[in-house]
Amino acid sequence: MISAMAETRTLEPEEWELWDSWMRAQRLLVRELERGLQRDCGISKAEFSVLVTLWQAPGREMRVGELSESLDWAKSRVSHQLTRMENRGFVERTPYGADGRRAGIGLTDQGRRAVQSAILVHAGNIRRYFFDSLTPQQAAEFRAWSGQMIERIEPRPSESTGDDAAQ
Amino acid sequence: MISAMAETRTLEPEEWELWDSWMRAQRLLVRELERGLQRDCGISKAEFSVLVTLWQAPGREMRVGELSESLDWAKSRVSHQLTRMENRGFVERTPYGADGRRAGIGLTDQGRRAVQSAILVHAGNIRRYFFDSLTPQQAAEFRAWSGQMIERIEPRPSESTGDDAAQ
DNA sequence: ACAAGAGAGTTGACGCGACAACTCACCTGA
DNA sequence: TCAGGTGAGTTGTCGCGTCAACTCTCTTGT
Repeated sequence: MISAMAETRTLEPEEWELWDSWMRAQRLLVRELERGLQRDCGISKAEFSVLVTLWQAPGREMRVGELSESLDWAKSRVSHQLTRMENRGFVERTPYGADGRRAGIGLTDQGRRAVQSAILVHAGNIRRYFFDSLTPQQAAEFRAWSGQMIERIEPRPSESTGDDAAQ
Repeated sequence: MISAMAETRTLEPEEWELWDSWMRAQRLLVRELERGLQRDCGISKAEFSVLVTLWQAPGREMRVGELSESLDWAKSRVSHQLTRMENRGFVERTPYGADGRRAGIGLTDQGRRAVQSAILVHAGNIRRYFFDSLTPQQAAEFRAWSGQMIERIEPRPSESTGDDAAQ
């Protein structure tokens, strides 16, 4: 038992330092984008993701399950989010399909208005904070790393959904 | 007014795609590490951060303000976290300084035990998920990018605190 | 000495996110 | 026909995180 420990060697100081900077930079970037969205558009990152996904859907309407699939969020998370957004007047639950229950979800006028301005603002912020200071070198390495990581943790047979780009 | 729009050009498709993969990879990595901590050690990322910071403190004791400073968390966040951790028995509020109120915060035996195993487990997971698949090329680009981003968003006169590496 | 203020911490409310338990409509099958 | 299962959604609970408001102690000014 004592000899079976080889696998957990603690990190070297320069590894800790890289990990630290990396996580901090990431958090700062995400925080800044979230604040921009909140400040300029009055919506949260989660709200933005839902709005964009619905916006891109044909007919601006989806079923909860499609939304869940498209965002890669658990259904309960989607449901809670929709409840909050319904209360804020961004989306509305609608009857869907001919059968009794199945609820669809659609954008309200307010939701439509919000998402249109938010997309421009958010895209601008992503460009300013992320792409403007990214060298082609870094972009290439990031792309490769992201692919590796996604494949490693969540091996998918097909390609990415694309919608979660919202975040 | 119409002509003042030049700044918000939306992103190119390949930019969206990179942004998407990047964010997804990031989320998956963080989620996996958090789950590992929860599964193997029964503690959350936030709890880990607090435990490690207290552990590294001389005398395993700090004041709330020091903790807040060291973690770069708002004081209210620290306070809420300490309340939860006190309920779980990991830390205890102690009188601090000779004056009336000032509360110090210290590790309990359970907290001490938890942090020791958690550090090993977490370091191992970071190595497995992050460093093992990181090329020296990527490490260099990541280091550079992190520095740029931190400097850009949170320009600090001095160096990093180091403690938040916990996350 | 006493009112005003500044620092340190706490509290409350609320949104986000994960997990587990539940409901409801629809199959399916003996 | 009706018991049981299944898939889609919802709800409850709780931890995390932010913002604003509050308390308490110590300091400062007159």
